[in-house]
Parts: sequence; structure tokens; C-alpha cells
Amino acid sequence: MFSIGELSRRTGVKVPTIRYYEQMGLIAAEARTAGNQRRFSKQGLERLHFIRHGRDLGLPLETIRVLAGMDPTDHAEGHRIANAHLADIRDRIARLMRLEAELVRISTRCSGGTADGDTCSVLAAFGDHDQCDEDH
Amino acid sequence: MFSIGELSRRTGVKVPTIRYYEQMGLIAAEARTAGNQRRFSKQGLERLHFIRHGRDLGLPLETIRVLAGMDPTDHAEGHRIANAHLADIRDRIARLMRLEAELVRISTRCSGGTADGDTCSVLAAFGDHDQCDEDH
DNA sequence: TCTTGAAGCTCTAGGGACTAGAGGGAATAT
DNA sequence: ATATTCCCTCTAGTCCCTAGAGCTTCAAGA
Repeated sequence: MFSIGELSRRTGVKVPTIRYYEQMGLIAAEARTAGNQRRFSKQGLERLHFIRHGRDLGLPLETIRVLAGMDPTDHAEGHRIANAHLADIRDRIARLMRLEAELVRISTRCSGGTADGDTCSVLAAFGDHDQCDEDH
Repeated sequence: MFSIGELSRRTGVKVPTIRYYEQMGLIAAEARTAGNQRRFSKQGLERLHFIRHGRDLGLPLETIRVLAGMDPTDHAEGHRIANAHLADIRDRIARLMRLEAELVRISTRCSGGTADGDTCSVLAAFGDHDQCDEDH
């Protein structure tokens, strides 16, 4: 049986975060000591690893709850969630890459070498959305 | 002079969000009507464009506040902020791409075609952090 | 056995960037 | 004059934690 601190050390999840997960119903302490302290079994440890891993992958807690409560022989559903999330991540990458390109454009345009008294073109670019590739 | 709704339509920033920005001290209505409604000038419109653009670029409101209050001839500082943010975005892209690779690995390993009664390998992979490239 | 210090407990509040809803008043078009 | 649309403030909720106050329990050494 592990204490909450032990669990924290073994998973890298902070103590208050574990308590928060408990409050959200994602994990439960198997037992409490006479003095009301949480004790977790190996199962709890594994479950917390599962949660942690899901979070590292960027899954919202709600999705993790669904996965954790899933029938482990239901291939289709697990697959569907993984693929949906993959699409989401690819979308985020694409958007960030557009931002990257725009920031490079903004930043290289202002070498800082223009005459004194000029408005910095970084600042100008931030104000001028029309030069931006994005469609809003 | 624009009403808040007019401003919203012209910038794509939702009305409650504009009020929120005002509350946070990022923008101020130039005037109020006799009936206490906000009226914004062209300057307000430009400022909101600036905020919007910064947010689209992923800058936190605090950074936008700094940029907006900056000396417009201070090239070095504008440059520094843009570059710092660029580094941040590149970091985020790198992390997301690692996630993408791992999700692809997880998802392709489970074709859903294994025998009935097997544990779905998507689920197994989520629980097994050791197979993951990331260092935690 | 006693004592100390680390670790645990609950509860509450904060953060960032909004979003939604209630319950009203103001502007505008007919 | 009225109907409709807009606007007002205020409060609370979202997500995923994080931090602090104030107190209790545990484990190890003297």
C-alpha cells in the first residue's frame, strides 16, 4: 500500500492533483488508515499512470474517464477515440505552424535597424491583421 | 462611434469578451451614452484588432498589455517578445509532433482485428507509459 | 517512550481566458 | 406607441489544476 506522497513520487503527479483527480471521480483510494490517510494499492498506481499518460497525450479528463471505464475488449471505441484525438492534434500542429510562419515574417521584417523614431514593425505587424494569412 | 455590438462584428471578438478585456484593463470605451452604453472610436477598434491579433498568435493577455503599452520606437523589446514567443511556439509544435507520433503508433498497433476477448491495444498502450518516447 | 519533523488531512480561493444566463434598461424602426 | 433588438451589470460556470491556512497523523531517532 502506498501513501499519496509515494504515489506522487512514482507517477510524477503532484499530491494536490491526485486529490483533485479523486474529487473528480477518476481515481479512488482503496483504503484509509485509522488516522484518515489515503492508502493506494498497485491498482491505484496503475490507474494513475493511465490517467497521467492520457493527460500527457493531451486528452481531457472526461475522455480519460471514458477510456478508463471502457470495456477493454471494445476495439472499435478505443480506436475511434485515439483517431479523433489524432485528428485534433494534427489540427493544432497545423495552426501552430501557421503562427510560426507569421511570427517569422513579423520578426525578420523588423531587424531593429531602421531609423530612430520609426515605429517598430513588429508592433505594426501586430496591429495590422490584413497582412496575416489567416482567414478571419 | 461604434456600439459594442458593432465593434464585435468588425473584429470578430464576442461582446462579452470585449467587456472582459475592458475589465482586465486592455481596452476602454471612449464614452458612454446617456443610457450608459459603451461607445468606441476608431482607436478602440484598432486596439481591439491589435488584441485580437495577438491572441490569435497565442500571446497571453499580459504580454499583449506589455506590447500595447510599449514605446513604439523600441525595436529591441518588440523583437525580443516576438522571438521569445516564436521559441515557445516551436517548442509546442515539437511536443505536439511527439504526441502525434505516439498516437499513430498506438492506433496502428490496434487494428481492431485481434481475437475477441483480447484487450484492445489502444487501451493497453495508454496504460503502459514505458513504451512512450517521452521522458517522464 | 517521547519528541520532532515530515507528510498528511480538509477547505477555500485563485488563475487564465473566456462563456452563459438572469433580470433588467436603452435604442431604433415602424 | 410599440415591438424588437441591442445593451447593461452581476454572478456563476468552464477546465485543470495550484497554493495556502490551519490542523492532525505518521515514522524514525534519542
